[in-house]
Amino acid sequence: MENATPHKPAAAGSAREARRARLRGHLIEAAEELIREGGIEAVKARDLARMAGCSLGAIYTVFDDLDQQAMAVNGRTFRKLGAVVAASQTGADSLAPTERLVRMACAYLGFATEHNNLWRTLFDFEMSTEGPVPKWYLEELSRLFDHIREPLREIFPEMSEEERDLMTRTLFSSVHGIVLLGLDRRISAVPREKLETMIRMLLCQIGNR
Amino acid sequence: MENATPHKPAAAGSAREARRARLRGHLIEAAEELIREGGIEAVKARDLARMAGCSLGAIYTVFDDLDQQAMAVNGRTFRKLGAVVAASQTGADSLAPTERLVRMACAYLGFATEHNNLWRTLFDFEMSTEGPVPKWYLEELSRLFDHIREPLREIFPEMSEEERDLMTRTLFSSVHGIVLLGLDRRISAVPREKLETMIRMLLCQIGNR
DNA sequence: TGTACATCAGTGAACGCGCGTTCACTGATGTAC
DNA sequence: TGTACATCAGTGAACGCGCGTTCACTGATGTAC
Repeated sequence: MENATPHKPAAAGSAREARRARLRGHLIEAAEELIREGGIEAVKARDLARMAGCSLGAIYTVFDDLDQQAMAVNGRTFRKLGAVVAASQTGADSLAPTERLVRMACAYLGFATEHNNLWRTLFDFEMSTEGPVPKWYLEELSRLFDHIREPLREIFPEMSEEERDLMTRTLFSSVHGIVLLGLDRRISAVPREKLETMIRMLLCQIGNR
Repeated sequence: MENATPHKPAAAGSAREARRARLRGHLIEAAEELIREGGIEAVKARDLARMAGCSLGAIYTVFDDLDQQAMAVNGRTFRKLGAVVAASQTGADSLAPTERLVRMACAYLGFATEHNNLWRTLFDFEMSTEGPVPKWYLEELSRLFDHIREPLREIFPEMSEEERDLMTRTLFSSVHGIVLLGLDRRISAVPREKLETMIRMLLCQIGNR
């Protein structure tokens, strides 16, 4: 409960605060590493403690439970993903809107390839845990959507806001699906450059009407 | 090992065979029910035994382990899904190829809606279990792809086989993504009819070039 | 058909493991005077 | 600055639960003669 607020309200004792924050950081770092290597299933309390250089019990002085900690990693991952997608648009103002969408989608593909387990956990997690999705999660998602909406405004100027909203979701979900199934070597075995071709196929059909 | 072959080779003792087959059937039925209600995570040996009316140990006279049993359920699910998608095409010969794709996709959406957990397990599973995906799984998947390929032949007559193959995967993955994220109330909350609109948006853009 | 024996499906108590979480305790850090 | 006391971060052994799988045993089914 106290853990829900990132910092204790205590006025004095900032050394304690700092230690606490450092421990928290180490634990999130450790959790990220474990998820990166083996997915959410690989996050075990004893490994976290060992990697963060603390005892088993110390984890519970910083987080209420392991789920909360995994959620903290998801927060980081989402911010990184957002940054990568945003970066794909720098200096792209002069490009055709379709091309901007392609860059965005390829950035998404790149992120999912490079941080596969972290990226999967972003979507795995909200299925496994009960209760509502945290606000920041939905906000981060709609920030991703915002990037897509803009080029769509150029491609479909006649659409209503609501229609464009649906189109945004449609494109995001489509690209997500292509990346999700495409990166699964067990059922797809489509090489990376073919995936880019697939993304292009999809988005160019949309753009060149 | 012996369990891998569906029937024992024994010439005589067909009553034993029959009992065995019946037990197997009951167990698969039970597993399907459990997955339907609570997803793959809800499949517990003790529940299976209770529901199938046998003892705990009996399970292991029919299946090597619970994973093998879940895989058997996936086999059934895949066949049902295939049938539903195929059924969406009966009497659709006269329709435009785009419209045929839409029907197929809506049939897919319908199946995923109605049998949500069974459908999710189809794709969850191959991530959780080690080892290669069984042949029949990939065959069933490519049978689904075959349905898509045909309308595409009409829409893109100039494409090479390989390109059309990629386009097939692209469309399947896209629709899969729309359904996957769309049916997740936690992050999407898009009502059913909006999902159909999204599918139409996607496929009509593809068709009306 | 009947008897003796062999085979095998089916039983369920018990094993064993993994693992999240707790809690009585300790030692360090801060506060009061 | 120094002493006495209070607070709290951090410890790790132990708890407790869930659950897949095994195995010595039993009773039913089939076979041989």
